Amino acid sequence: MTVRTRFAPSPTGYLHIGGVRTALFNWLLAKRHGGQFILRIDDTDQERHVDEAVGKIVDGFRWLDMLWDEGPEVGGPHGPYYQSQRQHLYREAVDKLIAAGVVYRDYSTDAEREVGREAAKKAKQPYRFRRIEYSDADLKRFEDEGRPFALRFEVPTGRTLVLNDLVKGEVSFNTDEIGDFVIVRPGGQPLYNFASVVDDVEMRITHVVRAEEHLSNTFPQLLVLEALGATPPAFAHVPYVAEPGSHAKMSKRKTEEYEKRGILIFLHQYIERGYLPHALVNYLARLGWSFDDTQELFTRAELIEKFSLGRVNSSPASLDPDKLFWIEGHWMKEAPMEEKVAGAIPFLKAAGLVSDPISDDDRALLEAVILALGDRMKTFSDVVKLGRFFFDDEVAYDPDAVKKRLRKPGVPEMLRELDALLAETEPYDLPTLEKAVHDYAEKSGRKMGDVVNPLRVATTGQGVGPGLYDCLFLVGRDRCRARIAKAIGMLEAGA
RNA sequence: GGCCCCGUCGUCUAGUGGUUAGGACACAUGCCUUUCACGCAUGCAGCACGGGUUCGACUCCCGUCGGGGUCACCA
Repeated sequence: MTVRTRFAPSPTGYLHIGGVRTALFNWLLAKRHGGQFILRIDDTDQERHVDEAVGKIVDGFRWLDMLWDEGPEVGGPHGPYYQSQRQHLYREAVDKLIAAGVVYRDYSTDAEREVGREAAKKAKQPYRFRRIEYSDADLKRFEDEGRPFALRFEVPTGRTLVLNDLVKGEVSFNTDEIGDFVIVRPGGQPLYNFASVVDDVEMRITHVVRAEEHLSNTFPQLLVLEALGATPPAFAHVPYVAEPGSHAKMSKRKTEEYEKRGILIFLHQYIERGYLPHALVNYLARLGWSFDDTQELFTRAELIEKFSLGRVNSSPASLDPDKLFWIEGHWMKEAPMEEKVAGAIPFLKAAGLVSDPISDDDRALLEAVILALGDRMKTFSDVVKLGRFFFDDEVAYDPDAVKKRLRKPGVPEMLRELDALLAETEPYDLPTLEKAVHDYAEKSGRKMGDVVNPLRVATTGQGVGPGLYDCLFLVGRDRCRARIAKAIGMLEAGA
């Protein structure tokens, strides 16, 4: 039997990082066994902007390079892949359940149920709906007056249900704890616990891997599965993702607070910051899963080869931005030039530093800058953050660097001498520049650091960055000399 | 509140009765070095608590505490 997994987001907001991890586990499991990963849109609620939201979701998956074998835009033999378009299947399943005698018409009103809930609350007991017995006459009257009714599943009491969860292990649940639940609303809308089961069966899903908040929901679903006469899929409930440095669950309500603390919880935020797709995938795979006691870095192929649900932890894991960043740095180092160039261009364009489309000259400069930046480039956006001065003729001086390296006695005089040096360096290339600066330091009796650092700040505006000679060369003789002049002017005006 | 899940360094984790409790990120220090980054070396730091079971518990059992979920005509 081929393994079939699915990820079924509701098209409401953006993709949450925890959801991405759940999807990744599903994807890895399917790929590990040469099976299929299915994307299904749980839109029973019929939100307004479904198309737009689905577009963002599929873009996200494409960015992650987690392609789905069946689902929106690609179709498949078990479509449609939108719950809102599968009404006929739910109708069929409802008929089956009616024939099996496990569902009934519930004519209760909001007010009636509210009374029950209040009573339960007062008695400090959990509220559980049980079938209200009506006389035949009442039933006939309700029917005649067309009173709306919901379809409820009649839960058999006194049974113990056992689930062998692939992550949590054996979990038992008594059906006395489950109230009769609605499977279809009066308006005909099927509800999650029912629709999702019907879809999983029809789509031949073999492994349901989802967030642990669904663990309790699994038991009513098991009842539906049984009544449908279907073989239940295997279940695996993965723990939630907690906030950095704590075990508190991440909450959508705290989005603003996270924003302030610099915690990224939505996929699009990582895309916007210039993260490498595979770095995120590697990090998320290791969040709650491990292969052994040492390996942290995995290629995509290794992940697929080594993933297993048995090694998914049963306790929550908290997001660690520092570790993600470390993994990001590793994979960025490994990334081929071509990928770095392609990844950086959008950020340069957005900053207005290159034209759209990028010119051949700028592309060549970009490659040289990426080479010079080396492993200082951690994310694609770093090209702008650390290398702006290569592309922009204007230079902005970092006040701290100026204070530390330029506002020192004798610096303007030295900069004049260095300007003269650059003017006559011939040819203006790396080895010649390096020799010239070395000779200058020696002749003037200065330490290299006392020459190099002020010169770096004067020509780049920054105290940190690539090697000085790379900077001097790539910025070019004319721009270097203009910047030195500007720095001297600034120092003399400020002194 | 009932029921269910979970609890090893700050964080991610290894560990299934006998280990100096291992690795990684972060942090600290040193080395390398023109800055930063990389790299290398060293260090700091953990079995939530209390009872059992056992010759012996991080590992098994019970309880407490803490975190989470669920108890919807949401997903």
